[in-house]
Amino acid sequence: MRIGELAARAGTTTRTLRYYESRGLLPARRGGNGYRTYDEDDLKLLRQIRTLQDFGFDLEETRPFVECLRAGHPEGDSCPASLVVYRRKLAELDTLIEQLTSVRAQVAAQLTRAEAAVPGGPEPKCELGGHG
Amino acid sequence: MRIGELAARAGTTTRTLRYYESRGLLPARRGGNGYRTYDEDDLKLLRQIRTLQDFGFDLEETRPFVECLRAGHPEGDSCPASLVVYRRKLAELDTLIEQLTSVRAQVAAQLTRAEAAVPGGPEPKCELGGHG
DNA sequence: GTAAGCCTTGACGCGGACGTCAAGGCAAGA
DNA sequence: TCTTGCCTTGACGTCCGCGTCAAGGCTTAC
Repeated sequence: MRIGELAARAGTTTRTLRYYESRGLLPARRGGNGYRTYDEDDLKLLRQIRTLQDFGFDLEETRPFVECLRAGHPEGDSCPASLVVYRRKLAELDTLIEQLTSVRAQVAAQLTRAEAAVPGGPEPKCELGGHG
Repeated sequence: MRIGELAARAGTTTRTLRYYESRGLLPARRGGNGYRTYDEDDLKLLRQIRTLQDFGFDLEETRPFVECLRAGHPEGDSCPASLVVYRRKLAELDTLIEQLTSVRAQVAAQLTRAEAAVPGGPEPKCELGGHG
């Protein structure tokens, strides 16, 4: 299959596939006319990349998974190198979520504090004495 | 005070201050020699910007806070427009944290599944039959 | 033969918040 | 006077994953 079809079947664009090739992540064979040619295995590799990208993995981080599949393993994460990436990503996510949660709490505190001093801010929610 | 001193006192760089000025966020008066001149109020504005930046606010999102201070209010969040930004940011943070938590769970599940099939991966933690 | 629709490479654009370099002006100390 | 260290503007570089032309070639349908 050619680049347009592969892109369509993976729900991405030809530009993206050329970009992956430029990064050495998804090289393509060439037909006699210079057109890129792909097969079903390439589709599988591409889907692996896309899934990880959707999870927020950097492109480089998908490489072990791709190489794992290309080595003949049934899944991209059937290799130790892929598991290392998983674990690192989990740690990164934990750190990030922790930071964001901390920031959220601080912003919420600031908001609460500020609302108590701004006209039209507080808007008592369920106390007596108001119909509008 | 001049740009270098202000930058140092706020823990940032002169480049950053010039950038803020180029965005109209922190304009500076000029001395007879063309040098930028700042006062203590500018330091307060700058600290407000930096605090919000550290929270992950976009530069544009700090503008209401800066204008609030410049309007003479005691705090950058003493104005309704600032509270609107706070609330929007809280919503963004909630969405983001939720997404990241979801991704974390999915990655953790993949890791668990994959570990059960890779040599050297599982490493039973507390079951019988292993001292090394 | 020609228009449509695919493909090719090359190269610039984007967003955000600056970093970094270049070329030069101004002020103060030895 | 010369050096040092601050300051000025201008402009390109960074990171990342592409989007978006531009100019042209191949193939197929009519």
